[in-house]
Amino acid sequence: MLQAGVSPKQVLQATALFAALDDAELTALAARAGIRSFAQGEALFCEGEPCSGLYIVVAGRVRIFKTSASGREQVLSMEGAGGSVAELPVFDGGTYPASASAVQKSEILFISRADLRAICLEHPEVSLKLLQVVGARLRRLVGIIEELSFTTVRHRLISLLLRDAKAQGHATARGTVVTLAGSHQELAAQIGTVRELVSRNLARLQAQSFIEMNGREILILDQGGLEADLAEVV
Amino acid sequence: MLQAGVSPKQVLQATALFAALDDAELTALAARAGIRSFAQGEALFCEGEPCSGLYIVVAGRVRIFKTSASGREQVLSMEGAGGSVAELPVFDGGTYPASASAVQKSEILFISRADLRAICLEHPEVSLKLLQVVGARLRRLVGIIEELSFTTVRHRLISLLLRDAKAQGHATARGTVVTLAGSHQELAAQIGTVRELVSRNLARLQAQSFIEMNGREILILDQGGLEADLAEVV
DNA sequence: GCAGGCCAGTGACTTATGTCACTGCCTCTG
DNA sequence: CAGAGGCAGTGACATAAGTCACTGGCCTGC
Repeated sequence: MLQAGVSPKQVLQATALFAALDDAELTALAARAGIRSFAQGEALFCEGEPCSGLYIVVAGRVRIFKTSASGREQVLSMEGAGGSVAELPVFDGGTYPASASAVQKSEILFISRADLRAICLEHPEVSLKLLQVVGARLRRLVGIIEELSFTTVRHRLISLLLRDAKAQGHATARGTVVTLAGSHQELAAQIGTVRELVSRNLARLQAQSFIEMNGREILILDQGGLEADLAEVV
Repeated sequence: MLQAGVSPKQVLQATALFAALDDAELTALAARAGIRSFAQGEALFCEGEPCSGLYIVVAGRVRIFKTSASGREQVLSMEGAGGSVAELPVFDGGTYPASASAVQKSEILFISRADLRAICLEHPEVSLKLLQVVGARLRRLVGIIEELSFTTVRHRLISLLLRDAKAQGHATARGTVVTLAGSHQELAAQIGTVRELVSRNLARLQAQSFIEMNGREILILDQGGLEADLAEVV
């Protein structure tokens, strides 16, 4: 994992995108990349702005999201250290299709469009890496579409819990414990619904003895039961 | 527009992806590309299969879609002549994230993963083009997510009508006439809902004098009214 | 300590969405 | 020409989703 305090060059090297570059190239790239700190909640960019370059998360956490006319938000992606943001709009010259903001205080590296294009032309492997990273993003978006189109809020909430449990939960005698990443409001944005439904569905899962809540700590009592619930064909 | 009967090389040249290649390169690529005809409804590939290469639509029409456990479908993209399918999974080595099938009888060119990678390494501009094409696809997916997450079936249906009207409708004295691309079932898959709701919502739009239906021909009487309907904040 | 903010929980609704069942209309085919 | 099959239209529901309004807890900063 990347640590705050390392040099931009080290950061670049630890990134899937630029790991293939040799030392001199990394140095050259790092020299042209700017690093900036963003406060919690601060916007990196907003939907509709012309796209100026690629962002790489050095430390912290960034979320990419859409906002509706009525103010609801839908999260498209969360990027932690080593993740990149806006790899794509850089290449089609259009505007950002969504907004991005720092969830926590974050250190972000910035590479301008022109620099990135130059690197891609000089080092074709970088393009291939980029396509690979973008492939993963595309898969995630397709997954979101699938969930929104075919499943219920309950289903999406369970998916999120199980995913989080796998990613950052730790096992205890009674089951896996997960700490919710944010407020119910934030969870709602991640699964495409509203605060109230998150609250109600969590309460229902607890009533059904699938989970046990204690503030933002969630104890998963019956992981098998939750998985079975997902498999049910509605 | 591309026509059936042209040579693979001409097809490749007319594609955004490979327009940058010179004559010799196109010839080499065309030699290695296979062309195949697909019957109406025939599958190009199915979700979950290992990804073997890139498809380019020479003639006809291909749709990319997800299928739910209960059999519902959600269309992710429709590609006509000159469009490419599966540009991305080619690069991350994974399986196809969705299925693709021919809507009409279609001629499809196929380029293997290995060939495509080789071309990208030799001609970095191809990678950039590819990234650009993929950028457009990403934008479309984000648009679908936005619509699914924030809007109603009615809204999505109106959007689709207006989009179709702009793309292929022709003006008459009373308004623009659009011919529906497929059955209500098909429309439903494109906007992420079921047949019945398409039917009901169309009937309602007609009752409100926004449109007039005559079989699969739809006459848009009040385009401004429809646009205003979209703008309403629910 | 207290006021103000942010967050969570919930009851009471309204509405959108999806399901089931059945009808009628084409068109194609044997 | 009859029968089959695909498509569209609709009534009757069941239920998921979202909205509004209000409550109470907890933390924070004055």
